[in-house]
This record gives sequence, structure tokens and C-alpha cells, in this order.
Amino acid sequence: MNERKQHVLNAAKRLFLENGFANTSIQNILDEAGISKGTFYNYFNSKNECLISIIEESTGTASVLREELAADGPDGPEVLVEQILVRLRMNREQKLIRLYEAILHSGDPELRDYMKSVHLSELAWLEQRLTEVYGEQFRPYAADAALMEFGMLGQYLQFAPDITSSEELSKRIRFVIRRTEALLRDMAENDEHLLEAGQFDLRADSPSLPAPGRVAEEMLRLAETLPHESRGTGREFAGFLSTELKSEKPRASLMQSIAVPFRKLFDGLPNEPEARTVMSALWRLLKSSNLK
Amino acid sequence: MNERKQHVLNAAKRLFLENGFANTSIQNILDEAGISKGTFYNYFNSKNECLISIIEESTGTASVLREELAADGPDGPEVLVEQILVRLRMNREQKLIRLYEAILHSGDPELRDYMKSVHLSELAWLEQRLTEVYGEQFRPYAADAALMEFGMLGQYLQFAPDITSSEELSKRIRFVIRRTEALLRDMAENDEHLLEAGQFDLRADSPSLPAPGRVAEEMLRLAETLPHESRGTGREFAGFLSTELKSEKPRASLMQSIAVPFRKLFDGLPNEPEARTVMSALWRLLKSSNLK
DNA sequence: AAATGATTGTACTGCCGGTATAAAATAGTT
DNA sequence: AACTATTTTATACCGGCAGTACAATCATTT
Repeated sequence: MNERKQHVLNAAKRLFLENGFANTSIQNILDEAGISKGTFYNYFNSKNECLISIIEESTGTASVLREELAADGPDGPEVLVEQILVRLRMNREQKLIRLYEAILHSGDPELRDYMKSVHLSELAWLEQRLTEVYGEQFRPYAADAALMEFGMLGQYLQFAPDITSSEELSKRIRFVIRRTEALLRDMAENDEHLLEAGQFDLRADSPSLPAPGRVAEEMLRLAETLPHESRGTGREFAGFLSTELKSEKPRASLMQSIAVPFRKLFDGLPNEPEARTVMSALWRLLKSSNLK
Repeated sequence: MNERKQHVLNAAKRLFLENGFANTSIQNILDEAGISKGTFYNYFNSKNECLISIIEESTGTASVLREELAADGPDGPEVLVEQILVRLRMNREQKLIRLYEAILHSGDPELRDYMKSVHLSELAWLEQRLTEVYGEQFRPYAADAALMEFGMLGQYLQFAPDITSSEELSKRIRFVIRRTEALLRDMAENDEHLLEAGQFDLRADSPSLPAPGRVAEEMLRLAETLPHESRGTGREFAGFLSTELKSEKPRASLMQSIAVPFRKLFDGLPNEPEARTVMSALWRLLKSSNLK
């Protein structure tokens, strides 16, 4: 990931959030980023791909922060609230989620399919979390609850006015989550559900796990890009993580505790997005059964 | 409303439903309708206005059918189910509702504002109906319930696959309505709500009531367009409705019972859409307080 | 038959996403 | 320093888009 490419992505993101995807022309991006058309098409094959890169960066970051939250302490509804907040807060005042939907309903089949898979994996994540938080007995109803919670949340974010403060946002999420609890109880009482457990899982197009060796390499390389004052710490962290990664039986809980402060070393740095991408790969490995 | 214009509207609607709004060019519409560009821009000032006309026709028709359902017998949850089904069934296998959302999230501010007002009035209608059906004691929670029901329904229509049969559709609506009941009970028990009653009412830009005299005229004129075999009946209906309309104290319940069979005379006729538009105006008058 | 208004056909504008390409700048290697 | 390879730039171009302009034609009314 070129630093220049990241610069273009940031410019495009700014414009998309400000004026919407359809209302942002490639020429606008070129002007904003100060590059030529040839360069743009060197980085992306189309305007769509540029957008997909932005979404991928965003979803990757969200999943890293969510895993970090889960690794922080005992699980519970409050953790779920914070995990959902992560996604919403990260979307800079809820503008990215509108971007999502604009694309989801756009005419372009390529974009639609991609966004649909993003949406489905989000639903699958929520279904899984609901059973973790509220107990196995709700598993048959978790898919329905996830779908409904998603719909409710979407409406509250879109149509209720003035989500300025972060407290207002969190108030709405808590409200919706309490409603979801009521829905789970109600469905369980009446033993009613429309969807099947695991309905949203689409293992088909889930990308294969990254190679541990490659992730280790990337982390070591990243540590070298740190400024002098944090480079030593970074080297220690990256070194520990990569040796654990390559060892016979990696100690996952240790790694989880180290992954958080290591990633935070890159906060505010130009390659912060890249760091998050790499850490996203690490978390996927940590969550996968063959490493646990 | 020209018959030719209606023909163009039908052609455009067909294409929009088939290929989406963004993927339908004006040239496509011209070819499909067999008209020239000049004529198109004689009817509509833009592609957007053409779409707005289609949506208006559709929402008008839906509201007429809903009123007819309500006038049919005692109120209750089953009536609500049927009323919601009207809108969804009318959207030809749920394709129009996706068109709605495509526009709602589109880049065009003109379209967005219009669709937002449509959506809000739908929410206001649902809020009102929920209090009518489940009782006054739920009024403080009806706005929240309406918003959430809308969100849930949207997700179930979009992401659960294969809504082929009408039974499948009605099954989902019933499911969502039962969940909405649970939400109403839950909110009432905990006395929790985020929205205020009447939050969705936007009287500001609600168009003023049509003139009763004008509506009477239109109905009489419509009756003359009927084929021979039904023209006599149509004249009787239209005559009765228009004299009642102009009388001191119109007998609303009588008119409701006549309005239904009168409108049905136009089913399958070329000016069926126009008839629905006129009847929509009549129902607005019937529902308005100064006629009741 | 004259007049009026709707309709047609066609050419045009400006913007769009995307392609092509030669020249210029930059980086890497010896 | 010189040579090479790659990246970047500038620019012209393509087909398609929404929307405009306008003279020619058609249909209806009077």
C-alpha cells in the first residue's frame, strides 16, 4: 500500500462523505488529491474499486477495534453496545453508513454484490454475538433478532434527527438493544422464527486465511517504520508476536494482550491504516480455530 | 392526465422496475414508449420528475386501497396486515420498494427530499394505525414502534431470499407485526420511548385539501368515459357522490360504501390510474374533519 | 382553409467514466 | 554519473448520458 495511494484514498473518502459517491466525479478526486488521471487508474481499475478500497479499509478497522474490545474483559451486553458503537462512530457522524446504503441500492451490480456480502457478514457477526451474549438457548432466534436489530438501528440512524453527540448515538443503540432483548424473549416464548441459525454465513466467498509467516513479516516491517521513540517498543512487540505466530502452539491470549498496544503505536501515524489492515489479518488468525 | 402521458409513464415504470432507475436512460424510455425526446420533455421537466410521477401514482393508489380496506368492516390487526400487504403487493414483487430506497439514498437532493417526505408520511400513517388498532394507551410508543416495524420489514423484504408467493410475503408481515406487538408491550412496561407522538407529521408541506366541487366534476367526467355496459351504473354512483359532496352535511359512511364499487368500475380500463387519483382526492376529503 | 398546439427528428452542449499514449519525472542499479 | 525501469503527467480521445434548441410535420379545432 503506497503512501501516495493512501493519500488518494483519503481524498476520495473526504469527497464521497461530503458529496456522496454519485456526485463525486473522478475529476473531483484528481483535483482534490492533486494527481493525474493516469495515476488514478494506475491505483484503481475503476471508480468502483476505489470505493471498495475505502469500504474495505473501514470494515477492517472496525473489526480490529471490535476484537480489541472483546479481548478487554468479560463479555456482556455493554461490550456489544461498544462494539456496535465502534462501527457507527467510525463512520464519521454516520455518513459512511449512508454511503453503504447508497451503494447497496445503486444500479451497479458489481458494487451491489460486494456491499451485499459486507452486509451479510455484518449480520452473521451480529447473530453470533447475540448468542454469545444472551446464551445458547437463543441461538434459534438470533438470526431473526440480528436482522431486525439491523433494520431498527438503520431507521433510528436515518430518520430520527440530530445525532450530533456521541451520547445521543449510544442512547439509541442501547434502546435498540433493549428492544432486541425483548424480541429474543418474545420469539423464544412463542417459539417463532423465520430464519435458520447460520443463515447469513457465506463461507463460499470468505477469503482464505492469511499465511502466518506473511503476517509476521508485515508486522516486523511495520515496526521499522515507527519513529525513534517508539521503535524499540514496537520491535519488542512485533518480535514477540511473530515468534509466537511461527511457534508450534501460539499462546493466543498473550498475543491478544500484546496486539492492542502494538496497534496503538501507529495511532496518528501516516501508515495507521496499513497497520490496521495487518492487525486485521492477525485477529483473523487468532480467531481461527487452528491457532487457538 | 393525457392518455399518451400515461402510456409513457407505464413504459418508464416497466423499465425502471426491470433495470433500475439509474440503469434506464431516457433514450430507453423513448424507444419503449415509441415517442420522441421532445415529447418526453413536454411531459416531464426531467427524468426525476418522471420518476416522481410514477411514485405519486403508486402511493395514491395504495392509499385508496387502504382506505377501502378500512371501510370494509371492523378494525383490527388483520386489517393492518392487509393494508400493509396492499403496498407491498402493489410494488410488483417488491421491486418498487427497492426503487424507493435506491432513490432515497441517491445523490440527487431533489429526489431525496421528495422520497424522504413520502417515507415520513408512511411512518406517520403507520403510527396512527398502530394506536387505532392496539389502543390509545400505546400512543406514546407508537412512533417508535412504527419506525422499528418499518426497519424490520425492510430487512425481511430485502435480505431474506425468495419472496415468490404472496403467502410467503404475508407470513413475514404477520411475523413482523407480532414482533411489533411485543415491542409495544415491552416499551409500555418499561415506559421507554425515544420519539414523541406525532413526530412524523409534517403538515408544513402536506398539500392543501382538494376542492370538493372540483372532485365532483372529475368524477362525473370519469363516469362518461366508461364503456356502455357500466356507464349507467357509473353515472348513478358519480351523481350520488357529487351531490353528497356539495351538500351541507355529506353522509360520509354512505359515500365510503359507494366509493369502492365506483372505483372498481375502472379496473382494467385505460384510465384506471386516473380514476384512482381522483378517488384518492375523494378519500382525503372523507377523512378530513370538516367533512365528517 | 387557416390557425393553433402537439409531436417529431435531428443536431447540439457539457459532463461523465474510461482508454490510449507520448513525454517527463523519479527511483534504482551499476 | 550514466543507464534503465517504473511511475507520473498532460492531453486527446471514445461512447454514452441528461438536457436544450429548433425547424419541420402532423392533427384538431374553429
